Amino acid sequence: MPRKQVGIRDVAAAAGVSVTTVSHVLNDTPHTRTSDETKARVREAAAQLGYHPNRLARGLRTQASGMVGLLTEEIATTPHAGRIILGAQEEANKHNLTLAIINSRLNTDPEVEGVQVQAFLDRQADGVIYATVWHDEVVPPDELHAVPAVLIGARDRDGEIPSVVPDERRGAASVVDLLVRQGHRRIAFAASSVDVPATRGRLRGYRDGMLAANLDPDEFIVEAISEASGGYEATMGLLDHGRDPATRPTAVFCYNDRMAMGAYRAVAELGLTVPRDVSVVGFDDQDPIAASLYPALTTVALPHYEMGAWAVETLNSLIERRDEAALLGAHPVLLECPIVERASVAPPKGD
Amino acid sequence: MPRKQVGIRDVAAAAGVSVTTVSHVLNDTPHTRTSDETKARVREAAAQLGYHPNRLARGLRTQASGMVGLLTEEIATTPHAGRIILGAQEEANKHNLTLAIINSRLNTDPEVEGVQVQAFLDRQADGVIYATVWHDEVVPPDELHAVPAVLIGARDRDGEIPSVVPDERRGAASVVDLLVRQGHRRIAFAASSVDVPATRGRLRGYRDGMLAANLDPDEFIVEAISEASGGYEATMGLLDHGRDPATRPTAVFCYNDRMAMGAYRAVAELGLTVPRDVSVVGFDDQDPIAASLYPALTTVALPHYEMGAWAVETLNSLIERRDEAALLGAHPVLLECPIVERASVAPPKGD
DNA sequence: CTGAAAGCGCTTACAG
DNA sequence: CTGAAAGCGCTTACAG
Repeated sequence: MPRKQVGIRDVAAAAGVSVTTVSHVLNDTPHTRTSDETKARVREAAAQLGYHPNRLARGLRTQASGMVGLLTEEIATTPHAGRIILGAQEEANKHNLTLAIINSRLNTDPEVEGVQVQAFLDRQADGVIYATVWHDEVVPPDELHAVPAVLIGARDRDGEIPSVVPDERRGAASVVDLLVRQGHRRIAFAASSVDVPATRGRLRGYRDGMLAANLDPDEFIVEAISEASGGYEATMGLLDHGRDPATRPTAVFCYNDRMAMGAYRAVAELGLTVPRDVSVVGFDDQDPIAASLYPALTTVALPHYEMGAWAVETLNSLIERRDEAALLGAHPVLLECPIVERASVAPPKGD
Repeated sequence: MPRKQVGIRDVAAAAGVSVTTVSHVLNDTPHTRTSDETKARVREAAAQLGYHPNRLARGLRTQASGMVGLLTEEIATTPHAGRIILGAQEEANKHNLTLAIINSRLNTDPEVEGVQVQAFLDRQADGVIYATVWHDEVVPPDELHAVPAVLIGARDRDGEIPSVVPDERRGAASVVDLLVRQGHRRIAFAASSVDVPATRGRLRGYRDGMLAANLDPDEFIVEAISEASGGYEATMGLLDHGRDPATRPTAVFCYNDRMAMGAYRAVAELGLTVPRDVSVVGFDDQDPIAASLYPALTTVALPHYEMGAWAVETLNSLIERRDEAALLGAHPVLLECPIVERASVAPPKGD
């Protein structure tokens, strides 16, 4: 497999011009005049030979690799982290940037992340994206300050690096609003017992929504582990235990889709039906649960794709003009978590 | 953010030696003698200055970028494609290779893929991985023949490019074997109605297993769409319809986990219990279904991580010595699909 | 309108 | 044991 590499010199020779001219016409270099005839000859020769400029050589010369790095923390265990990659990749494509990826496993030596960022710097990455999960704020490796950088999923503690996070609070509030508009008043929230930002944001949003509707924000909150089993137990506690159907919740908003999966099972075991007897809403729009449940689950989607795209778009503007970074660093940009309406919500019966 | 780039010349100056010597000691160049004292001085100077070689420059000179490209087809819609990336990335790390990623959406202009491979070639990728789903065999873009390459998920029609696929047939056969060893004889298969390689492989494996146990391989096959709703209908058809409990299946092996999810619902609606009354097995080990169902689903895992790792490992050996490729091209390498035993299988009752 | 030449930061024969 | 120099394939002042 000999890589017979056609170079700019070959094109110049074939077109009977200098490499300077070839470079100018192929790059449309501004402030440069070349006769149309010459241009045509160069372009034809390039096409003929199947010439593709060597990006390594160009990068070395221009001090811009045209590559951005994405460092992800435990993509393995994050459902849908793939969508962050997809968003980043498609946006990178638009700017003619290549996306390189490294992911780091949790609980590795903390200085490992510095080494990984350095790997991008060694390749002259024009910028790097650091995507985390679970964290409120983060202290990125020092190396990140050597290059345009952007955070996904957490705020930079020092407020220097621009960041983007999902607006879980507003997403949760909008669920309550949806339920209220359908006529629900006794809306329960099955909260997560794990103390991560999402836990707090969604709970706050629930309370915002209840308060906005003049409903008691605390009466129907129950806490459980954020898995199907927790959703089952929470829902059982909410609906069973001799609760009067006239006072028990008519809707259960679950911290996440896995809990909603357990809620469905509890509802079925009690001989009730979703959404006729009780509406259920999840959070995450986690494939394939949300669409596979019966009835299909109304839930809230996380803007993974959008965060990935935002990250490279922002990075690109930082790269092009290196000011304005300061404007963005202090507060994370919040991206909307839209409700995905499916079939698990209906007006409360008999009200 | 000035990138004050420490270069090899700075190290040479600081150590009082030539750049040649710096290069030799930092790279441990073979057949080269340098006094230990000089080596120490060079290493110290490099560490002191925080010197990291510019990989672009090195790549330009050595004609090896140290980067491999992964082109994935619709990673977006493939659950767990993230694990392919993870496997590839971690293996790349071991070989000091960087992984770049491009993914292509389905139904795009077919020549787009050639352009995407070319993007890797422009960056002098040392090799490229083409990861597809759904296909039996594939005709990769011509560009792929210009460089060491490897396929994931499909066979190269021309038998030139090494490939790796999951051994779904053996995985399915091993499920039947497991069930038989538990005492089941009436084992149903809820097959998929979509004609993709996985459909055929799993069905064949089921029949292999039945035949090996001297059971009728055709009696209990029913076909449905490969979603929860299809699993529900298939299971209803299998267990209901006035079937005598003494002749109906005691186990339902589903084409995938989503169908198994529907099977659970059918079993519950019939007033039966998994696994006491009927055992259920899935395929895919699709997160988060398999572990979130109650009882947790026994299923078969796909070797996504392993295929990713195999791909870069194979690529690496092709890169290092460019022979042996021919040996691998003709037939795809089959990777094991291991059973993940959870709680949905038990011996048939009363048998 | 076009081209000769320097230089990006390395590695690597080659010479001493 | 160490170093001067060429060259990887480009881009870009600069000169004409």
